[in-house]
This record gives sequence, structure tokens and C-alpha cells, in this order.
Amino acid sequence: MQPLSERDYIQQLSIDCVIFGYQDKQLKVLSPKLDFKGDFWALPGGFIHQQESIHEAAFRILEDRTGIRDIYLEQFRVFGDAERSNVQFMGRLVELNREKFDSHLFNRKEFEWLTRRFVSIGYYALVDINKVVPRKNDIDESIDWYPIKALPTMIMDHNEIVEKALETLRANLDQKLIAFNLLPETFTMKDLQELYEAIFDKPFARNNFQKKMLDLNVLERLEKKYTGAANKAPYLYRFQQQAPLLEAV
Amino acid sequence: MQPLSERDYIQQLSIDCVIFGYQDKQLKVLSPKLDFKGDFWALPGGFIHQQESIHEAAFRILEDRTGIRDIYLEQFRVFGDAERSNVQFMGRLVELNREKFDSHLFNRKEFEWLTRRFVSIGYYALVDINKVVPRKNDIDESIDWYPIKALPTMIMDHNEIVEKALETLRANLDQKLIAFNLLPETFTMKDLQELYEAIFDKPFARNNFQKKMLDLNVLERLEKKYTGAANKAPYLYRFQQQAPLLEAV
DNA sequence: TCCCTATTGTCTATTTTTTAGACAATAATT
DNA sequence: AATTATTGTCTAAAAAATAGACAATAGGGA
Repeated sequence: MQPLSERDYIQQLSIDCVIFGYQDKQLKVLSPKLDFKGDFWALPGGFIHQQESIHEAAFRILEDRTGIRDIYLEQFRVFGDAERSNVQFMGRLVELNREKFDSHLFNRKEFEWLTRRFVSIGYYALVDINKVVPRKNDIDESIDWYPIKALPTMIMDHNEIVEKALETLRANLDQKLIAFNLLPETFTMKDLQELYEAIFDKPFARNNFQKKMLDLNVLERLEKKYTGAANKAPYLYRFQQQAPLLEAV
Repeated sequence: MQPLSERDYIQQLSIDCVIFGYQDKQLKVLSPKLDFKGDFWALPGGFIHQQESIHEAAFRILEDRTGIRDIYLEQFRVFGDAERSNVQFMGRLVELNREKFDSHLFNRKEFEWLTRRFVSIGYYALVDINKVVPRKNDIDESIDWYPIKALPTMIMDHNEIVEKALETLRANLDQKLIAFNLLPETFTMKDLQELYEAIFDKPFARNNFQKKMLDLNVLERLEKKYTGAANKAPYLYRFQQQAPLLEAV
């Protein structure tokens, strides 16, 4: 494989993706752990080819790590502090992994390329966690879902990026009707409510939540779901894709 | 002056600023016209030094064009299509201005630098139009305020950038209480309402608008403004800077 | 089979917020 | 002092959000 520094990327510009999933009543984020001594976690990220749009680049990075392409994806913020670079984390990494660097894993040019200042475009993605088979990179030891409330400390400003992504998700949730991207195709009203509660980290009133969701007119009611529990069986619902409104000319 | 291509900028990354002002009951945008034959308008923009944050760069660009530094400024979106470059507009510009290019205004290297693909970070700014003395660049013929409803056709995707900026402004206006940045320090309730009407391009009910604004608890009522008109004199108000809420630790 | 329990779906009452209508106050002008 | 065009604010009506209540029901257990 060509070394990073010689590939045809836009210089000093990167993309970091906060990939949200939902499982066990918890909002989770996908994070690879680097295959080096020292417990380095990061956000899935990458660089932008000269001949692809930033949106395409984000989709490519996402597909590489999740195996799926049909994903809700939105840019939310640019992180561009002057001091924003890998230099500190790379220093620690090299220090703890001298033996690897004696081999030719990174050459000097590669190292310099990686430790320059980077401006990073933050994207967040919403996925059905069951559809995703997380994939390791060449440099990953593992890749796992972490509850947003128990994220490991990540490199650089990646924890801050997750925070800002969550803020944006909360702000957009009602506006854009995107929560459904985190659920499987069919779900009960309780599933949906618990998802909202996980995202906003606060309880909602069951009766009013149901009314609010039904009043959106985007839910199609399907058959009942018999759980085996000794109580009334809940209906299953499916998100009904909205016909896009005609925009003013 | 050093040619662009040799200055210490981040490559292929730019900033474009939509500077909003308010005058004559109209929302306006500041746009320089380039000093070339062919009527080329653009958004004020620039590049990012290696040793400055993107936010600092945006402030610098703004100060260069408006003379003021204390400005409401917010990034709102990244424009990163693969085909996004000056190449088309530079082609036309060169064609129409051959005589200038026979001199050494741009050298070949400079031209290549400028016509590469650029990813641009969109910022929007809100200014008190009376405090601004628009300043030309080296390459500007003039710089003026244009009503948002009568903007000239600008180079590249700059008209689209303005549209997205306006969308964001509308979405943020109530949330963040930022409208006041467009007004002078003191203003009447009618001034404020007309500003809202200009931004949203729709009328508001006077009684309810006044109630809503007063209920925000951010307006300090000052003395009356005697206009000389044969009717009740309106109060002047001042935006009362909010004490920042304590954030959860 | 028949009650019991936990949960679901929905209805109604209450409260809050938004919108619409009305009117007194007032700064010149006549 | 009456007139006029605005301004500031109040109240009524409508709409939306919140809280409380209850019937329906899928099993479980006597």
C-alpha cells in the first residue's frame, strides 16, 4: 500500500466521524482501538481524495468501518484550532512502541505528514447497530461500540467532537425526524421512547410521547408484537418515508 | 507582497464569509467586486495561516473588510464538492483581462495555486452596518452592501453559500438571541420587529411580537425617542448582555 | 375457566403558550 | 381642546403541551 504521505489527499484536512448506534437502551459510539501499546482510542476518520467530495469521503470512511453505505450522515462542525495536531499523541505512541518504529511501519516522511496540523470536518452518522459489522483498519487492534456515558478517553480532541455531535443530534432530532435511523425497521412505541430517553438522557411521559409521535404522521402501524409477557401486546410501527415537500421556486 | 502560493497557508482550504448588515429595512450582504473586466462579485474570503485557528482566520478576514473586530461570527457549513474550484471563473477572468495577465500580476505558479480545488468553510457574521467602513482589497474594484433580495450573481457557489447562511441565521435567531448584533446599541421595538420581518421575509403581529421580545428578559428599556411625529413616542431599548449560565460540571 | 397483573392505547381535564382583538396613552398638529 | 397616528398593554380565544384516568388485553396462576 502506498504510504499516506504520497497518496493523493487534500493536505492537512481530515474527516472524523461520530457513528451513533443504539443498543441495550444506550446510545453508543463506534470507536477503534489502535494496534499499539498504550490504549489509544480514536474516532473513525480519514482523508479526502482530490477527486471526491467531502461528503463522498465521509461515506467512504463510514463504509470502510461499518460495511454499510446507506446511512444517515451529516456534517456538523469544523475543528480547526491552531494547535490541533497529532504531534502529542504520536509522541507518546512512538515512545511506547519503539520496536514497531524500528521496522518500516512508518517512515520519516509519513510521520511528518501525520503530525502536521490538521483541520477536521466533523460528521455524525446514525446507523441501525444490527446492520453494522464493525471492521478493523490496518492499524486497529479492535473496533467496538462504547456507551456514550462510558466512552474511553480518546486521542486529540475526539471526546470533544463526540460531545458536539451529541449536541447537534439533540438539536436536530425533532426537526428532522432522524431518530428512526437508529432503530431497526420495525419497533414498538416503547422502543422509540427509550431511544429518545437515551439520547436526551431524561424521561418522557408515555401518554404524551405516544401522542406526539403519532401526530407526526410518519408512523405506519403494523401487526402486534406478542412478547410472551402477561400484558397487552404493543403494536409494531414502521417509519413511513415522507414525500419530500415541494420547495418554493 | 509575497505571492499567495508561497505564503504559509493551509493548502486547498479557504474561508468564505457572509457578512450580514441591516439598513433601510433590508437585510444586506457585503460583497466586493473584483478589479477586472467582467463584473465579478465574490464573498469576502481568505486562507488560513499555519499558526492561526480557523476562527482567528475568519476574524482576520472580517477585520480586513469591515475594520471592526468585535463581531458576531459563526461557522455554519463546509462546501466541499469535488469540482469546487476557481478554474471556471479564473478562465473567464483571464480571457476578459488578457492585458493584465501579460504584466506580472499573477504568475503561472500563482494561477495554478488559485485554480486548484478548494474546500471552503462558510462563516456568517452579523454587524451593525453603521460601524463598518468597508475596505477594498488589492484586487477589488469596489466593495458594497447588497440587499439579500437583489444580490448580484457571484462567482463559484457563493450565491448558494449566502442562501445556506440565511437558512442558518433564521434557524438560530430565536435560539441564540443574536438579532441584536445587527442593530445599533439602542433601538425601538418597531426597529426590532422590522429587522425580524426583513430576516424572515414575513410580517409579525405587533402586539405579540412586543410581548415575546419583552418576555425574553434581555431588553433594557431606556428613555423615549421623540421623533417629532404626531403620536406616542416609542421607548428605546438596549440589549442587556446575559450573564452566561453556569454550565453543569 | 376465571380472576389477577402489568402494560398499552387513548381519552379527558388542566395548564401553559400562542394568537387575535381591543383600547387607553400620548406626541404633535390643527 | 379636538384630531390623528402610533405605541404599550390588557383580555379573550384558540392551540398546544402536560397531567391524570381508565378501558383493553396477553398471559399467569388459582
